[in-house]
Amino acid sequence: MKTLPSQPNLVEQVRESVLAEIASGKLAPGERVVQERIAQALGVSRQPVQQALQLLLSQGVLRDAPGRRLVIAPLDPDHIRDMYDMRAVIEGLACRRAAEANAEKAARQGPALIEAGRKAVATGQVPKMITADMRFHDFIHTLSGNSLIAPTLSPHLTYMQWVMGQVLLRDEKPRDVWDEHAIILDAIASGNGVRAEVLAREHITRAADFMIARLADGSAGVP
Amino acid sequence: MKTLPSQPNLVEQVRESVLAEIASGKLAPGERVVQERIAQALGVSRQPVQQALQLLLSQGVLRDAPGRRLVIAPLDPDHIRDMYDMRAVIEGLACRRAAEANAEKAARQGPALIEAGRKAVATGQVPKMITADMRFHDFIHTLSGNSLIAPTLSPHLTYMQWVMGQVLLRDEKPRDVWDEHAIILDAIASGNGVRAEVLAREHITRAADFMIARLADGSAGVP
DNA sequence: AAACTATATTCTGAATTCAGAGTTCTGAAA
DNA sequence: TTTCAGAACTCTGAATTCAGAATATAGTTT
Repeated sequence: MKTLPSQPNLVEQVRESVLAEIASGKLAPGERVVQERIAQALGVSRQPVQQALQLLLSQGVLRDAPGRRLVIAPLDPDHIRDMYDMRAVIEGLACRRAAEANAEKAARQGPALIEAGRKAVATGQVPKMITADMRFHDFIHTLSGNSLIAPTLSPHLTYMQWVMGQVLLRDEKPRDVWDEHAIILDAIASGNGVRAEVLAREHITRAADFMIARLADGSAGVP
Repeated sequence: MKTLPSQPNLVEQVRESVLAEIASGKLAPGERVVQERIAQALGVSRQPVQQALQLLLSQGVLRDAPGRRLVIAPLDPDHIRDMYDMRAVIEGLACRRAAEANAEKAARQGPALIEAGRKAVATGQVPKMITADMRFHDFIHTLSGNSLIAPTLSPHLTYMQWVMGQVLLRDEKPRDVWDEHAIILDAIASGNGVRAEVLAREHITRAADFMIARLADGSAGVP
């Protein structure tokens, strides 16, 4: 018998909603966030909203602004670069530990995810591609056995989904990342932690360059 | 003219207080945390307390317990190892970027911090040692230019201060880390990013081994 | 017309209140 | 004595209310 997961409280639901609004572009970077508005829009009191915003603030999705205001953190290229830098080393760690601790499991369950990813690309549907990508990386985070990786990355991943969405939406021929994923998985499955780490870092760095270049072309985000 | 820092709100003050209680050992790992108690002890309402606890929960300092309770997160060796793993790669990143972006500044301002650290060790006072250590690393985080490093690390640093405190308190001859710090600073100041990264990772890993070994001796924390 | 003061409005942080989940205590039945 | 039902209590999540900060607006003076 497992302890059944207590239904998410209001705070968590509000947090998700706000994040979704940001990801979908309804709330633009730099825009001001007002507790009352959100509370009314979601039909709850300001109390859970305030807590959710506090949380998002601590995770860097929101920023303090003059006059005790909160604004959506601007999505400038520097910030994106910082996020990817951070992610590169953390994913590297995850892959190394995964190779050291769960090589067999990776060999057993990994290929299915790769397959699913390739299928998603074939459909051409952006949300499916993003989901498949996230699922693959999440799988590795689990394999790593380090319980801090997922929560540390989670605020950044939210953002990255947005960035990926923006890029993929305007890109008729998305870069196929699944060859790289397959190679990384190989390294993990063969227990080669050092190699897996190097590959993962290169993979993320490449993705960052790609994203930033694409965003620079279209000049998305806010000046 | 600089924007003067708005005075910390109650939530932040409560968070600090609770953290201090944990660090000082007044609140032991595994112990239950009750909003009302804290609120009364600090002379505030439950509202800011609830927010502060929510924050600490998201940072891993508290854990959910059966029956919508919160408890101080147990400080098991696995968790400590995970934290230090994470920190090792992030500090590595910080040092690499610092070397690439701010070598001269490191050369100019770093030596003073090393000096201060050595003085702190000489006094034999644990809190001073911890502060000096934190200040050195914080300096590097700033030099790195990556604005995400400090916030990402901050929840872990809180914990580490506690761990360091526990270890140093019972250790009559604390390990002198300042030789290692000096070497790392050299690498940064000479602009050798790769070397700085490697050194930093080794430094943190060594610290982790030390801490875990010491804690195993004394069997601190909770079974 | 420009500038400065006073008032009104908006919004946030914090206190208080309310409703309900979960636990502990008590006593009766097996 | 053990076990179970139910009352009493404790604590949390969320709504509501209150007080004060910051900004915008109106009005007055020069």
